[in-house]
Amino acid sequence: MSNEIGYTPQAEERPAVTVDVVIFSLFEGALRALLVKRKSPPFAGQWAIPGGFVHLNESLEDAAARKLAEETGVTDVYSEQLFTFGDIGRDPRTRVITVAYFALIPYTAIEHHPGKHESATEWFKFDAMPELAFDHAEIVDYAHQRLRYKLEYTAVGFQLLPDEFTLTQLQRAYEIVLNEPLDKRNFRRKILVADIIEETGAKTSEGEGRPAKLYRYRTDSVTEVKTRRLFP
Amino acid sequence: MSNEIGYTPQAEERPAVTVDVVIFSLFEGALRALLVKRKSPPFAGQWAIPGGFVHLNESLEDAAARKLAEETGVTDVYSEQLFTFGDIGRDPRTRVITVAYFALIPYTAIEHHPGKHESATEWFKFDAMPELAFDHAEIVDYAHQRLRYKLEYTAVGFQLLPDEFTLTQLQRAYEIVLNEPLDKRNFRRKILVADIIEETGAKTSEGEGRPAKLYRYRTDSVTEVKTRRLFP
DNA sequence: ACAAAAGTGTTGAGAGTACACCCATGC
DNA sequence: GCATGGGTGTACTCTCAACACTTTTGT
Repeated sequence: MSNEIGYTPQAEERPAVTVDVVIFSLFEGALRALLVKRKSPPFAGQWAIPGGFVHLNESLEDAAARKLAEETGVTDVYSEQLFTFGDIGRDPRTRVITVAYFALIPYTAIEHHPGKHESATEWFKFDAMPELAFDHAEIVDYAHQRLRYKLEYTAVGFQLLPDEFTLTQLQRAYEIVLNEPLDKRNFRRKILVADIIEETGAKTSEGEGRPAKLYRYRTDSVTEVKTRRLFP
Repeated sequence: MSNEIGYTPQAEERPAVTVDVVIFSLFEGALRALLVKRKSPPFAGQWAIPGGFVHLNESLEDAAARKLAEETGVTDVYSEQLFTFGDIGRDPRTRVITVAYFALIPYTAIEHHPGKHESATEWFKFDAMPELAFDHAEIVDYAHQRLRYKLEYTAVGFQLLPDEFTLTQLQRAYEIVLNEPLDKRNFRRKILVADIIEETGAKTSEGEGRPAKLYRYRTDSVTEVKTRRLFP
């Protein structure tokens, strides 16, 4: 019986396992995700999130990092496991279970927006997503929801910004992801009291108006801070 | 090339996929998890969390529900995907990727504490866990942490209680899972103001002292309530 | 001097926390 | 009548949210 403990199923009974990565970045006033255009069936010509099969000699995190590097050229960026999608019919070829990840990369780390990889890639705003292959629309929606949620309670938002940034840039980033305007004085007080950023000592030189102080994210600060709980 | 989009790997390149379920219940003053004693190698004779291979014709949720029913006899209980563990050496036989779930069952739903299934099962308190097979200690720790976290911000805690309960029972459940004493008046006010439970109209008849009002969880209430956010 | 963006405090409302006594029932 | 657990209110503190003007720079 295949459900008995200790039994190893033969290879032909095994599902295929892939990783898919929702890659977020923030530039030109919008939160965007990187999509690739599929060259082969099924869904040839349709957009999909980057992904591929997990090799037997790499961990899931390694597979996700490999896909990320292949599509964007970046390494050492924030990424996190999102959810595993395994419904029976999600891939018409065969049973495929996919472990979805999401990654945050600062726009300053993106080398060439047109993909240097052979496949066509493009950054899409969330309000202008094309139709997606497989169940990737569901995966992207879930990742977007999770990003907004995480941003409210943790400090991962800084992973979308360059190493040095102004408080106005930071506030804009929050406003874009949370999709609501924020009060400047309250925002600044709250961020500064949280003690997660520090001044670099430098100021912006370009741009109009009064130069702004530059800040950096304090990596020694706790990224996940406790908020007030609901229950009980 | 195996990382090319559209390529389907041959069966012998595929990892095996299992589901493992951390099953929580609350009785005799402690939060407990159900473990099964392994009969076959590897780790024969050691305790492990219930799990098994995912069939090709069932979804991940179905596989988790099947395992849960096999070990406890219960169906229709709260369960949720936890995390997918896929490190290379986690199973010495072959590459095995496991999708971990956690489930909450009320003690009133447990039929016979000694497993009716052929395998030996036992409920263990968290401060008296035996050594576990594979990376199951890590999975159990992660599930425990996630349960405490979820309990503070959502109403899933009610899934550990019978359909009707008193406020004192509810407070005890929270105190056990959160591992801290709570103020009776503040607890009651907070729970009642949240508007997630309602009186059944009945009272307890057995037990010493003044009879207590019975409450039930309002299934029409929103289970995930918004708490005050940290940023910004 | 003026346009453009940076920077800065106070007040009122709501929520959280700490804390002690009376009530209903069984024996 | 007493032991046992159920049930109830208030005062203080702290955090959040709303809100407008001054400062620094480039042109």
